Amino acid sequence: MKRRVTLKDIARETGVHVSTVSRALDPVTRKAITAEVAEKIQAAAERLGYRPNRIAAGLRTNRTMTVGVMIPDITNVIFPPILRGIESVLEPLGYASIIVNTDGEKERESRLVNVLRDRGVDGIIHAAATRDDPMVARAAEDGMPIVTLNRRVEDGAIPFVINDEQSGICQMLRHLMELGHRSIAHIAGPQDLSTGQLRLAAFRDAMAETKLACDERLIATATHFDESEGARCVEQLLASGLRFTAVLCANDRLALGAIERLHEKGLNCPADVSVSGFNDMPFLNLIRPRLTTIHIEQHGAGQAAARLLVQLLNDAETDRLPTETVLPVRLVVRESTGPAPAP
Amino acid sequence: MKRRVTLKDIARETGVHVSTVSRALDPVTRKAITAEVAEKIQAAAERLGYRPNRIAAGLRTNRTMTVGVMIPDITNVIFPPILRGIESVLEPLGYASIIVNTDGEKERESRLVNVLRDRGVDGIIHAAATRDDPMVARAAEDGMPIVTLNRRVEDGAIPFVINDEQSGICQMLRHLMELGHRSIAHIAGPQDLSTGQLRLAAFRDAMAETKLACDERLIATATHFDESEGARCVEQLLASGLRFTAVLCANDRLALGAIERLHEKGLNCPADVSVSGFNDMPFLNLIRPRLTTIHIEQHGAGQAAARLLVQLLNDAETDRLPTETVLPVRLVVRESTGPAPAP
DNA sequence: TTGTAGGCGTTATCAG
DNA sequence: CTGATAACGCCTACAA
Repeated sequence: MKRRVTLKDIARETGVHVSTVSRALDPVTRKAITAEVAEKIQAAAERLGYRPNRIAAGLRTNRTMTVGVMIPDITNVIFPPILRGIESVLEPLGYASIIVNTDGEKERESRLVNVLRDRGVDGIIHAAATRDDPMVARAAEDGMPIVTLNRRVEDGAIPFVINDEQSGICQMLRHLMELGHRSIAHIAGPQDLSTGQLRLAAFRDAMAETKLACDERLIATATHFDESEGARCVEQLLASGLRFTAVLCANDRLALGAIERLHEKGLNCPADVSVSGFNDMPFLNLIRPRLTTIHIEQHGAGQAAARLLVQLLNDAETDRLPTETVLPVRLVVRESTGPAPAP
Repeated sequence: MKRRVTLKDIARETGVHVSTVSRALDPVTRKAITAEVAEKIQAAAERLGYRPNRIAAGLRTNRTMTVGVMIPDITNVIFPPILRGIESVLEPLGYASIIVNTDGEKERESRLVNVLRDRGVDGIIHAAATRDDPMVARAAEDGMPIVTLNRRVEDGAIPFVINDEQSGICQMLRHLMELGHRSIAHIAGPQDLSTGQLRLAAFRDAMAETKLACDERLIATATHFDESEGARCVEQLLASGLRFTAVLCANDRLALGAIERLHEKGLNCPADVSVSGFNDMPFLNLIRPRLTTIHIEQHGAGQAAARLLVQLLNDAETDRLPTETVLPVRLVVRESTGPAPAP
């Protein structure tokens, strides 16, 4: 293992003191150094192949230029674009990120928060927050800059970036009604996640506004945002014996699972039942029937969260910062929704 | 920002010297300490909420317990499972990983290698290696432990983990022949990537063995492993005017693109043309027609690479280590391949 | 403008 | 078994 070139090496090489070298190599302190000397030092640094040791600098300055990113599960296709969004703003600024998967397990989540703290991350982007998490709240209280993404934790004033769930649900409901649907079921997401909760609340509100009776029995609540729960919930709705011509699902995976199960039961989508999703995850255009859904800015959400965190990291006065950012959403009509069948 | 508890705080609290505290808290050096004292120290550590500062430790020991993971693009669904595989072995061992996306750009790749070196990663898992990369080779020469995954770099003795490309291509070709296909085209991957190259070579070899004439004009080479190149290549094959009843593609995305374009041209898959992929990426079972492909152990490959790297990190004698690991693959027959149509 | 010195939190090496 | 001391590489008052 070849030894790394350090400031000391350059100092020896150029005959000046380490501190001078340090200054010459830092663009902001360089101006306090004779141009000539500075150039000589830079040349030597280049020649020797000097690379600053961020670990040492981090120990000294208490800034590692590293941020932690917590997500439920990287194999969930919704997250990679978000990560690229985060990276796109953080990387140019010299930050690296440590990504951890919580698998939606609270215990794991708490443990990982500590892992990140131990590693001295400058801040955390938390895209896997449950509505209440003591460790996260504690970390925030201890002064760790934290931003949540897609989710929000209830107590505490942790800034967050979310999508306009309300508007999304509204747009979708309007779309279904324009197609003539009047009996509309909802497959709600897990209620311990803010998205699940917000979308359900939005559904109830929107239904109320339409003056359609919102039959509570036409709401099935999933325990996870996945296909099997979508299947289970639609089956539960079917079992209720109540008639419905459309199912508005709290996310795409629930919708996919629902469509599959409907198909197994001999019900065609969208001819017999229209089904809609939420998120517009990648690959949806390859899957038949192509799912009507609400598009959210995945990459943009990552960027927004990262920018917010960077502000938190730099500004001493964390007071006057947008504590909540709501990103716009957009209805994407594809093939899984169609005219309501005649009664 | 609440100040962190350090060894010094515990020392003050318990009235012993920092070095004693350090020893008492390290499971391996603890045995050299009076049980009584050790317990007192541990209790104090617990009470004060001590968390070791890995940065400081890293500076001292030259081990950051961090590894770099380089991939082309996290939004490519093939990579998340690999990352989970890596994490599954690294995390329990106390390692964290810094993931970077090269986007297949050589310049970016080189830069990122340096980013990782600057951060003092203990080693690198490189799943985005081009067949030759000077920076990677140089890092390896400088003593940075590196393992490549899915790809291999040509010169240098960098250990690698790959899939059994040869066997996969063979199995697929046999499958197609059993279905009666005799005119089989190949959409090859980029030749600057080892997978592209190995799979093309395997195709040629396998064709030679079957004693079927391997018409070079029935081989189209993609510049990228993506859908649009699959579409372009199949169109090129069509344009040649040569008859073919099956297209063996170097990966799933090329196959998906090819099927789509065939469909646009009025050719049905598999009725008119059979198409096969390679990789068995996630979601394939949701996409119609369900693609026949070669399954590779994505999660397992990540694990294998991580284990290999850990060995490199621990064993002084890096000599007697498996320099190449070849993972088994498996034919998965679904719907995109069928009997050859009558001539 | 440049050098000096001290310290960030740990761990390794000596003594005692 | 425990304490003292130095060092890892860098940054930053403060002094010159």
